[in-house]
Amino acid sequence: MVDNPSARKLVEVALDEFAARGFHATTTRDVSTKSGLSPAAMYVYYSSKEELLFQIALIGHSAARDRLDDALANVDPSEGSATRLEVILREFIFWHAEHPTLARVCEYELQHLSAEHVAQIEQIRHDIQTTVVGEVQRGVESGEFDVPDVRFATMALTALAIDIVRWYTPGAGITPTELADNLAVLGLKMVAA
Amino acid sequence: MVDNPSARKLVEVALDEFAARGFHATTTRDVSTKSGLSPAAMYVYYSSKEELLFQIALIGHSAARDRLDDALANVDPSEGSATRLEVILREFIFWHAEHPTLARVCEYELQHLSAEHVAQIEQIRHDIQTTVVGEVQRGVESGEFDVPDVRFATMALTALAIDIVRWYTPGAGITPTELADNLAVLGLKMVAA
DNA sequence: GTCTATAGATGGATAGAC
DNA sequence: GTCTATCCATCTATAGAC
Repeated sequence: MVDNPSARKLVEVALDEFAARGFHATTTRDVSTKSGLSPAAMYVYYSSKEELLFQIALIGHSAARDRLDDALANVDPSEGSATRLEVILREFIFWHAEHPTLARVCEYELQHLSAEHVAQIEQIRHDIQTTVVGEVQRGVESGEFDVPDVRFATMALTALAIDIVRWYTPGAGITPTELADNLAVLGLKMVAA
Repeated sequence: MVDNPSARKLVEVALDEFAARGFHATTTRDVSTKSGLSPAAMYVYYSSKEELLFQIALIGHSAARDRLDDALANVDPSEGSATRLEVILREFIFWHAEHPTLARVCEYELQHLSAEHVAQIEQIRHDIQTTVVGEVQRGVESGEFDVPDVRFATMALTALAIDIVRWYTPGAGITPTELADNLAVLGLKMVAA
């Protein structure tokens, strides 16, 4: 992910701070100090605070996209849409619950990126959405699903996962796996024929 | 809501700014200037920026709670749980879509409140949650609904509404009414027996 | 109740030594 | 590559005149 130890530590600390306090409420001094470095050291690895946020957003979105793609690649293509969508939902929900700070920054702090950086992140988000939309569409065509609008249903499905990051922490009395299993079932009922 | 014209204008401007940029990225100078006042005038009506946020959170949460209660009071108690829950869901979703800036601040900016103010807001949120949980519970008891866990299902239902504020603006190609109607249907399918 | 002026503190980023 | 020192802008909040 990030090979240099200092650069990596800075990202890890910034991730925790951004998730806990928000981008604007986090100071570069705090990130550097909590990383065991001087306030100036951050600028050796990242040109600005915004660049640090961008790297985090890039790491998070790439990881989420790759996990979805990998999960789908490991499902027998002859499986029905319900199975394939369940795999996607579980993976998507699980990712948000397993990496709550990273997911939180990815879902809530993008407004603080520059226009150029936002565009790059939006491209990855578009890819992810296309993947989910494709599976819902397939299920509608096969008759397994019944929804009035595929994109609208996809929005509702992803909302189930995304809203997790507003409140979930690993010590919330339910494991990421349980959360993913139970929520995926509800999501499937939502689109079922 | 707020009777004094200047106090009201300050709240309105602050609401827009907090929703667009976040609490910490919004400056009191900006709020005052955009309200047609000097930077100092804000402190005549609000003791701090945090107090301004608290008043907004109070207005929003009280309004949401009252709308839910009113809507339920106008439903024939002999109606089935599906109808009653549909009314709640539509109202809750509609409120988030109709007041996207207010809802956004209420859902995403509470972390910037003082511990004391958070506690007051959490009380109202608790009341709202109790209302929704109650209707889901009734539907489970009557056999109209079938969910493994009432609180978990309630979390999923409210997530559908809350995640709207992350992306929705009135010019997004769908009206609040349409959004509420279509999303409430999906929510009902999620808990249906 | 609104203003101008400013205190007092903090934060992003840079300069230059080692 | 990391440091100390610091510039300079910005921000919350207050003082005191009108």
